[in-house]
Amino acid sequence: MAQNRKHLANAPDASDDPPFDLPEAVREPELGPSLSSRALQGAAAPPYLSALNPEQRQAVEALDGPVLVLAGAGTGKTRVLTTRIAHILASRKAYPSQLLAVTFTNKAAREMKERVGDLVGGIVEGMPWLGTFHSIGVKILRRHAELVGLKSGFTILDTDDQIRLMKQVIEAAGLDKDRWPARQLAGLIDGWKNRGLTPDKVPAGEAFGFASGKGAQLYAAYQRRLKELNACDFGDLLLENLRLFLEHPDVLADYQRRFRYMLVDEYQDTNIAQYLWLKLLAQSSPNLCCVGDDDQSIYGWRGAEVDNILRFEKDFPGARVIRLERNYRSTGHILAAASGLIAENKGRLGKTLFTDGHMGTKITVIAVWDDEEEARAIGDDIERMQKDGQRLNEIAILVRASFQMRAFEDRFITMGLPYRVIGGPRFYERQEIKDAIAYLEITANPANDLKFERIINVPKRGLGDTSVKRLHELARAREMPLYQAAQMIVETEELPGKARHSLAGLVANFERWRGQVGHMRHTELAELILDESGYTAMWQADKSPQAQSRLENLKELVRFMHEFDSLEGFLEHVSLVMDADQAGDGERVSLMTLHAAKGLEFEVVFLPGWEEGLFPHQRSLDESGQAGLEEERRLAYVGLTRAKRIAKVSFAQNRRNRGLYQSALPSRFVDELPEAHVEVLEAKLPFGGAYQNFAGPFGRSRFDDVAPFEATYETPGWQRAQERTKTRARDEWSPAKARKARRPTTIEGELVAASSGAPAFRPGERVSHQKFGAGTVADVDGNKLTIDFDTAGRKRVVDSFVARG
DNA sequence: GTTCGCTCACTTTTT
DNA sequence: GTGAGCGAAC
Repeated sequence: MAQNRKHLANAPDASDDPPFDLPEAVREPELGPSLSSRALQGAAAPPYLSALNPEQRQAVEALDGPVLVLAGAGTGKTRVLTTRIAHILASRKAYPSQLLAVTFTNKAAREMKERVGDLVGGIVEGMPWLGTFHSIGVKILRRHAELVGLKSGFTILDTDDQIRLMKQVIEAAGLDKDRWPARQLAGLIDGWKNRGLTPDKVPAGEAFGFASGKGAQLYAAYQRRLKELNACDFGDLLLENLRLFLEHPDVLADYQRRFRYMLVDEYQDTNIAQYLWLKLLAQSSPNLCCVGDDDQSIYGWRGAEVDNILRFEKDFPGARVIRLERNYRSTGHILAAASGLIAENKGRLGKTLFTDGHMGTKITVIAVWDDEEEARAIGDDIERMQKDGQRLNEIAILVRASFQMRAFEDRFITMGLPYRVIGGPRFYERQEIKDAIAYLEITANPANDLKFERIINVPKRGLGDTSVKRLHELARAREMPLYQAAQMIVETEELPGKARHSLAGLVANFERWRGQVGHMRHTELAELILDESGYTAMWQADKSPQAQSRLENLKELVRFMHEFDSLEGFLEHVSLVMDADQAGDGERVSLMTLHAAKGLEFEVVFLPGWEEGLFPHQRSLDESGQAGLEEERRLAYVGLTRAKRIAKVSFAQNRRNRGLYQSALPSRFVDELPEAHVEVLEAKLPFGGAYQNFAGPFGRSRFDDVAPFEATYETPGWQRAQERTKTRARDEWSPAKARKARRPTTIEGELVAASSGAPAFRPGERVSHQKFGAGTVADVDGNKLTIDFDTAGRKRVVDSFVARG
C-alpha cells in the first residue's frame, strides 16, 4: 500500500485540470510506466487487488467497454467502486480529472471520496467529477450557462421556492389556485423533467390532467419565469444539461473526450433523464461501469426506472455483466429468507446471494395484538438484548411509513430507552434554517426574488399581501428584481406610511449588511443579520415548545458556517447539499423508514407492521398494481438484508391508523418467507399489560364485540402465528377466551401502576423527568401525563418516571 | 394585517 | 389523532 501511495504521489499534479479545450493530442496523458509501476508489475498483484474476491476483482479489472456490476446486498459494492477508481488511477489509464463518478446522494459521494482517499492517498482531491448527478450537472451548467439561456451565477431553487413560483404562474394564467394546487403541478413537472421531457415534448394526454389541458402551457410558463429569474430547479440541472448536449454537439464532444472512465453508483435508481445523460456521454468511448442491484430498486415512485438496469445489455451492446453474490453481511437464514421472498418477483435479472458464514438463527415472525403491543414487545426485546450485551447502536427498527414511528417513540420515552430517528425532517428543510438562509442569500444576492418574498414579512413587520402585490406589479413593470423594486417604492407614496417605513428599514438593513460582506467574518455577519433583523427575537418571544430548539438550530447553522471561508462558499454548498450530518452520539436504537435504511446495516433489525394495506402499502398497489407490489416486495427485501445477525418480523392484528382503530390482515410477504428459515413465535403471556384498551377502568371495551378472528384470519401465516398460542391454551382457542384470560393480568397491571405510590399530579405543576428534565404538567390522563418540557417540548410520559419540582 | 378556528389529508424522499 | 393551510372574523 505504501508503495502504491508513493507511486501515485508521483503522478502528474492531481489538481491540475487539463485545460478544457486543449487538442486531444496535447491532453493525452503520455505516461510511460514509471519506475515504480514497472517494479510493481514484476511483483504480484497490487495489494488493493488481492484483498478482493474473484468476482469483485473481475469487476475492478474490467476497465474497457460497458460493464454492469450487479451487486447484491452486502456484497462489497462500494469496495468495488472505490477500488476500481484506485485501479484506474494506479494503472495510469486516466488522470483523476478524466474520471466521472456519479452517486445519488451527497452522503454517498462523500463516502466514496473518503474511501478512494484511503486507497490512493490525497490524490482524490484531484477528482473534480466525483459527485452527485446534480452537483456535476451544476458544474457543467455553470460553464456553459449562456448556451441554455442562463447566466453563470444562476440560483438553484429549493422545493419551497419552486412551489411559490408555481403558485404565481398558476395565478398569472388566471386559474383558481385552490382548484389547481401548485403542489400537484410541481409533481407533474417534476415527473416530466425526470423523464427528460421539455414542455414541447409532454405527451398531450398527460398534460390534459391538469387545469383542463393547460398543464404543458403552465410548464412552459414556469420555465420562462425560471429563465427570467436566472434560476433552475433540481430537475433542470439535468434537463438543461441534456439540452446543452443535444443543441451543442461540440460541447458534448468535449465532455465525451474528457470522461475516459465513467462510474455510476446505484444504477437501479437512475431516472430517464439521468439515463439519457449517461448515454450521451458514453456514446463515443463507452467505458461506463454501472453498479447497482435491481432487487433494491425502491424509488420508482420518484421517477427511478428499474428498466434502466434491466435493459443495460441492450442499451450498451457488448456489455459485460458481473454478478456479486457472495454476501459478507448476513447469516445464512437471513439471506435465504430474503432470497426466497424476492424470488416471488417476476422482472428480475436474478441473482442468488450466498455466504460462507454461519446459518445463524432463523428470522422470527410474531403476531401481536396492536401497534401499542408491538412497540411494547419490541421495546422489551431490546431491553433484554441490551442486558445480554447487545449494543443499541447496532439495533434498528425499520418501518414502512413514518406514522408508525410514533408508537415506538412513545414507548421508548416511557421506558427511558434511548433512540434516534434517522431521516426525519432534514436540517436545511426546517423553517428557521430556510428563513435564515434566505436572509443570508439576499445579503449576498439581492436579486433572489423568491428568497426575498420568503422573509419580507418574517418576522412580521406589517408587509402583507397587499404590499407584496404592489411590489410585484412594480417589479414586473420595470422588469427588475423585487428587491430593487422595494428600493424604488420606498421613495414613493405607493405604500401606506407604516408599510413604507418598515420596508425602508428592511432595505436599509440589507444595504448595511451587504456593506459588511468581506469586512467582517461571515459567521459574525450571520449572527448580526439574524439579530438585527429581529429574527432571533421572534423565536425568543415565541413560547411554543419548539421555539427553543429552533434557536438551537440557528446556532448550529452558524457553527456549521465556520467550515466555509466565505458567505458565498457557504451558500453555494447549501443550495445543493440539503444535507447536514445529524450529530448522533451515544448508544441509541435507530428508528427509520425502510427507504432510509437502504445502504445501512445492523446486527439486529426489527421489521414491524407487516400487514396488508400498510406493507405492501395499499396506495402502492392501487396506483401501480403489479409493479407497485414488486417494489414493495423489494422494500421488504431491502429491510431483511439490512440485518447481519437477527431479523424479527412482526404484524399487528389491529392498528390505529388515522385516529381509527382497524383490524388488519398479516402481510402476504409474511407467507412468502420460506418456512425453513422462519421461526414463528408466540406473543408472550402474560401480555405485559398489552390489553389496556380492553380492561381499563371502564370494563368492556368497544373492541369486545369485534367478530372472532378465526372468521377473518385464515391465511397460513396467521394460522402459523397462532398455532403455538393455541396449544398453550390447552383449550379450544378463541380470541374472546384469550382476551378474557388475559384480562386479569391487565387489570393487575393497571392496579400495580395505579397503586405504585406515584402521587397524582395536577396540571400546572412543575415537575422533572429523568430524561427530559424540567417541565410543567399540561394534562393528566390516569397515570399518563402530558408535560410541556422546557427544552424537549411536549411529551407524554408515565407518571412513575416523573418527580415533583 | 393578524389571529383564530375549521377543514382536509394522511407512503416512501433526494437533489 | 394531528398538523398544515386557508378563510373569516377581529
